[in-house]
Amino acid sequence: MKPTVHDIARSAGVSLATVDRVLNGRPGVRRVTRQKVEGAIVALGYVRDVAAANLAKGRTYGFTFILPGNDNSFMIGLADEVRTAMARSIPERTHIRIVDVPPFDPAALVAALEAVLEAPPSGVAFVAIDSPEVRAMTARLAAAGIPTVTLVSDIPDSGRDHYAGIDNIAAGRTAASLMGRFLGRRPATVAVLAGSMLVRDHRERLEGFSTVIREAFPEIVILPVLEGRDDPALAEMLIAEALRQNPQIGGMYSLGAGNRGLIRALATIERGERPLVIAHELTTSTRTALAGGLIDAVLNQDAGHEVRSAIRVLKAKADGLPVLAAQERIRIDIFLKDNLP
Amino acid sequence: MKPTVHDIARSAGVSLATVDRVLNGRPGVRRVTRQKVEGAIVALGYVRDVAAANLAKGRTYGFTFILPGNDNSFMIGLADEVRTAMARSIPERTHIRIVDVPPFDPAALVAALEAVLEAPPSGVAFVAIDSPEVRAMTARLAAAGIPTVTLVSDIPDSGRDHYAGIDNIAAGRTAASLMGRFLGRRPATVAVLAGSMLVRDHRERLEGFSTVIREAFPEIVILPVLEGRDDPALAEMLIAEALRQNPQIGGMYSLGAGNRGLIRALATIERGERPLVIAHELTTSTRTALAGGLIDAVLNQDAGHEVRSAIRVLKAKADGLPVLAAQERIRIDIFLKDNLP
DNA sequence: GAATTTCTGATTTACGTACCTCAAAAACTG
DNA sequence: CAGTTTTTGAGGTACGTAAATCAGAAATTC
Repeated sequence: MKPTVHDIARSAGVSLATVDRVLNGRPGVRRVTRQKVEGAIVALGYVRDVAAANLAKGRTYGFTFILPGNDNSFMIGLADEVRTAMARSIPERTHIRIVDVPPFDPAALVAALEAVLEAPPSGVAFVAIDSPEVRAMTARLAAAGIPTVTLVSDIPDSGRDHYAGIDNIAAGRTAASLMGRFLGRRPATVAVLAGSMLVRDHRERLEGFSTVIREAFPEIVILPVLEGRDDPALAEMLIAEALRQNPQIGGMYSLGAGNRGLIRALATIERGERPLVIAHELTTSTRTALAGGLIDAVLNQDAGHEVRSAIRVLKAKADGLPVLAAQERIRIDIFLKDNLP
Repeated sequence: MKPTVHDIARSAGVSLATVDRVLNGRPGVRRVTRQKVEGAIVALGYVRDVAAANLAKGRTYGFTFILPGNDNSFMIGLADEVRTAMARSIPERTHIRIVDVPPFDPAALVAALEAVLEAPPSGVAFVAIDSPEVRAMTARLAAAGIPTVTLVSDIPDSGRDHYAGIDNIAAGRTAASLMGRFLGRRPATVAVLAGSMLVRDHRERLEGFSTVIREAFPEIVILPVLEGRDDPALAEMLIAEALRQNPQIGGMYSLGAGNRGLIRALATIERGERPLVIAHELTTSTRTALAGGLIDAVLNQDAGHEVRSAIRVLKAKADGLPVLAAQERIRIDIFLKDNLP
């Protein structure tokens, strides 16, 4: 039978109250007694029944999600997933708050994180921007004991507890591999459309992509990166301009958002002349473009999984419980038109 | 505030005991009273606190996993994942039992399912074989009110509650698409290695593969299917023989298990002469072969996800709760050597 | 209308933990 | 050693639900 606090009390030869003091780090226990109790806990293999504890505490987990107020489908979808998770609040004992911040704005993100410290929640999830100020602020949250999870874009060495997102270097490498193999070893020119080099995920995708192209597909030439700031209108303009200057473009890698604009630009090209296109994030528009042959492959990260994973991890951290690494690894989905869900 | 049984009792003007009788389907409540209570439940939006209920009941979910005693890495890995889940039994209130059955043996599977009826558990998960007897037996389990989940291979129209596995038609289509595009529109001969046409997953993969090749890549010729029964030794022999008869084979699709044998056969071919190979399931051997260039792409289903999903679904069914479809969809992972985890 | 059966209410205990109070014991202080 | 402080024990209540008992009310039967 699963050991309970009563078993520990008996086994350690102390009262229930003392066990409770030790378990919940309350004062008023001599060192020796504390060690006796801890010994019994280890010996019996006691693990606190989180369900019962939460029931007794009437606990609810307060989580804050800080999301960039981007108008691209992916970020809108991400926010939707958070809202979907909010709908499950009651049975999951969570209370989620969404905070919107301007996109690609480190100062705004820092301010939002700082505001969190006023009334510390049980955990914070945010889409990181890779800047020293954000890193320092994240470290302050960690120092304050607030569990933190980065979503979609990471900021390593910041003290954040977990990153709920894909391996973006691998994503870039995969895109390059698909691009190279689909192009079939013919010399070609490839354009790259990014959102901003300010966010780590975009930088890493580019890095992975460039590396593999250079090493494995030297016949492919990469044009200077276009920065579309995840904005459909800007992306459309940049792509149209690039096509005008380099009509012979054989491939395109869109590693950020704003694909609606890219697709509009692609639609103007004649069927036989269209470049091979690999984009990120499965949205309504990329899905349609994939099914219609305008896009050849889409690399995707499942926003729903990321949100659910972030919540699971924040809960675990708040309870001091270990996380199931295998379960929380966010995978790079590769969609061709044949495996669209 | 979340409504409790007390609120319902007050709102319906009945006692706690009556609410309990209604909630737990106990006898001794007049129709009118029952309807009054049910009305209050709906009006207040009451949802039973499963954690508290399980605490009160001292409930543990007893689940039976029926797995084929195959000696291929995938099935061994699947069993390992179930054992890993067993390690989490205590906090998750589960009690999992594994039952081994001979592979590809409908009668044995039926017997194992029948045995389950003796001491009905809270749920059953099994790797289905597509035969009328298994279908009938599954229907009997459903009739007995035992939640059932098929793992890896499905058996539709059997009354099973859920299928924890990938869309195998889509998997086959995806394999064909990758094959066709990687081969670059050159006429080629392709060999297909399956395990057994007795299991639905293999049949469906072949179906998806053949369809796309026929429709989109008519320049590719598919050789008659080799049935390796998921046995490495047999697979090796069949592939070696096929290569002898058709030295010009340009591609291979291994849609079942037993890839250790396939890889051994491939290793005997000289570097420049090797066919393009797409295989299923990421195991130690396919991973090594992928990294080493013997295999070009691996389609994978995450056994860990399947097992965890099966458990979540069985729990939900046992509690009469809805399942989160998006969370339980098992995805087709596509691995190139660039995105190996 | 009395006897019987079927419902319903009131109350209690339990699950495993948290948190509180009060008294008693033990350990220190000077 | 008395006085003070710290540590410990014993006990209770609570969380939301399940499950049980028993008495009383209502409906049904004859």
